Amino acid sequence: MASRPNLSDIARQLGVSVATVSNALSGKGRVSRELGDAIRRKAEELGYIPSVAGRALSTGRSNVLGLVLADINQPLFPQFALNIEEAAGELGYGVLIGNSRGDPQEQERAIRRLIERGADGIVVVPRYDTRVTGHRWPIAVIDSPSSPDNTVSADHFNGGVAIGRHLRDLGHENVVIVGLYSGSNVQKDRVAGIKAAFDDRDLPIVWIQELERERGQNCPLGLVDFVKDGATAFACVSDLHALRAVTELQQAGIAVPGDVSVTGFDDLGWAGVVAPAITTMRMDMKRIAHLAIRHILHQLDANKHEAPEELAELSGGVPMELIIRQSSGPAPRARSNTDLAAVHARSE
Amino acid sequence: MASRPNLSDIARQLGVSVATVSNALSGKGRVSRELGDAIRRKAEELGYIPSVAGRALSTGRSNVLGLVLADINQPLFPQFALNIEEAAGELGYGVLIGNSRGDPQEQERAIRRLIERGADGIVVVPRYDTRVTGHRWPIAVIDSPSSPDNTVSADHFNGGVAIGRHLRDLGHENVVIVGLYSGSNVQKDRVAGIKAAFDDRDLPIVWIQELERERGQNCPLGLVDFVKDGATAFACVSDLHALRAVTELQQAGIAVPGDVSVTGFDDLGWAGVVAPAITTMRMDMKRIAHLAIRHILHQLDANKHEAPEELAELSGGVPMELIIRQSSGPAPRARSNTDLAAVHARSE
DNA sequence: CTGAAAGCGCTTACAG
DNA sequence: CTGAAAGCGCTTACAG
Repeated sequence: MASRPNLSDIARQLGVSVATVSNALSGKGRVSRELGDAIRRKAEELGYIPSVAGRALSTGRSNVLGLVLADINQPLFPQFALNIEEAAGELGYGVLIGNSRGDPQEQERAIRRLIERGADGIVVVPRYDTRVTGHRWPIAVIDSPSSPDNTVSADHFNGGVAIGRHLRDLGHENVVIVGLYSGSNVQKDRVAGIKAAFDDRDLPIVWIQELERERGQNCPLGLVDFVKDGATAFACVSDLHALRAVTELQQAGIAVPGDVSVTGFDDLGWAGVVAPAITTMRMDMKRIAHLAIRHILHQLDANKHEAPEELAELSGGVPMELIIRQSSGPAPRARSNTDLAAVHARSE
Repeated sequence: MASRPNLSDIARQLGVSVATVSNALSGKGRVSRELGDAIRRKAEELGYIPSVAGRALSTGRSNVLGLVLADINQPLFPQFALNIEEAAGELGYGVLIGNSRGDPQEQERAIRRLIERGADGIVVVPRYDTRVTGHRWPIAVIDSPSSPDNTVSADHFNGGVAIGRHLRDLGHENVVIVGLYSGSNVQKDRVAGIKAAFDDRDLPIVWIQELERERGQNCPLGLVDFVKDGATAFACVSDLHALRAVTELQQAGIAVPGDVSVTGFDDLGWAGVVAPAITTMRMDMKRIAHLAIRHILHQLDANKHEAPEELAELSGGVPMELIIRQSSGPAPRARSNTDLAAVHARSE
């Protein structure tokens, strides 16, 4: 009894059976009010903490969920981790982390490892263009509504529409889209949304990954050329690209948003802090995390946790929120030649 | 046997005892080569996976460690999480995440929750100016060598020295330090290091938190004024501040590094991608993570895991690495009045 | 309402 | 080298 007190300790001190103590503490089998109170009081007094191992062994449930994150380059990593942890915690679950290092095979291995470690279910934020399937285990996939295995996600398409409209309302017509990789469902949906806001016009797109394959890691994106050709806005599919765009333009002497507007996606931590602060779309992480967790719990025992009905309503994804900041402003009036000359001059 | 096979299944199929199977699989009690091989083969064949709950209950060890991260604003969150997870995984441990939401009380609660969840030990990356003490449980604290409860950390002081030297070597003498909060041990050490590189001269410091308390969240840092007064470099204590500085300066028409150099700390994900890419100091996360984990395992059973002797050698912290990129360059020759006038003009 | 008993899957002395 | 037995802490039918 020097170490953690257990059910037997409580039972012994009270002269009752372990079963009764267990029942009283769990509130399951019926126990008289007085005895129940006495037991609870004693448990409190002894600082009783149930042994997760004991419970796990007898129930077959660990009360732990696994979270598999794609990799360090997923800029929303902390947001996912924290929100999933919080949502799980509220429902009595702990969260074990796994990491796929951006490798599809590792992703599978990570899932398996977590299952072997006893996770009752897994939340996975998958790597682009990878499928999470064939595990006969409760899983929730957070990706894009258009992804085949998707469980919950933000409504990236309409997020794109919203940001596209925002730019259009500001008078921008010559918009360039900037994305990382066309194989990402999330990015595809965002891009499609942005285009939709422009009547599905065929806006030019810069795919960074392609560009870097040609010109090398972290190469300039060559955005200044687009500006010279009349572009007045860059709609980026992530704040990360927006940041890259803003700095590249600023470095070339092009004012944001004076000469050109830039928008991002995700409202990453620093998006509101840089100069100019970045206009972006934010997803409702808290809600997404809750839905994912509840979806798993429902698979775990359908009668205790009803299916999150919202999930059905949300087949298009959880709405995103437009955050307007300084990086987007009115389109400059149709540029005169002198304006363009000025841009040329400054960027030499 | 429809579900996961267990030791009994293996034992029964082979007509041996569970104890022997356990011994064979763990390699502890001695078992004849042939029997051992047969058992291992059968285990493999059945796809045997040990039950963590069963093992935990009988050994009193969960083989899980807890990781408490300060909050979402800790920009190294993903790095810590991934590296700790990896280091723990290599030694057979899983990692449960906890989150202190930047609140000292929550930090304590998070630690306790993880212990209650059965974590064998805890790694904590504490919030500024908070102590992690009084838990009679294996703990490793990753902070700054000068922190009272510190276990492992980067050598922030000498990191500061290195970056200070770098600037000085480039000819910068009018250097302004930019930090968030003087209460942070990490930041204090970095600042002290930078100053040391300048013979402990009393370099001006901008503490962002103070500034924001006066002027409001995300206010401009007013760096242009320093430039007008002759500053040629800003040594920032985090890449985050460096980014803020770079964009603020660029927005004001001040060229980085042409007019002014800017350096950061931590080599955050985007530091190499913005324009100009940010010169920074990187910590050896992998090594730090390993040391922290091994320190915990040593506390857990000293005879199985020897104390990481390196820990003693590293009382000053794990060396940091200087990453030179484009945001730092030679100090402009002593500025003429016309230069200053130009800066004035551009920043109006 | 209360309790005796079995069992979850493993490990660990201890005998043989 | 191998195995019978006890025990880790809890939960869950089942009796009483």
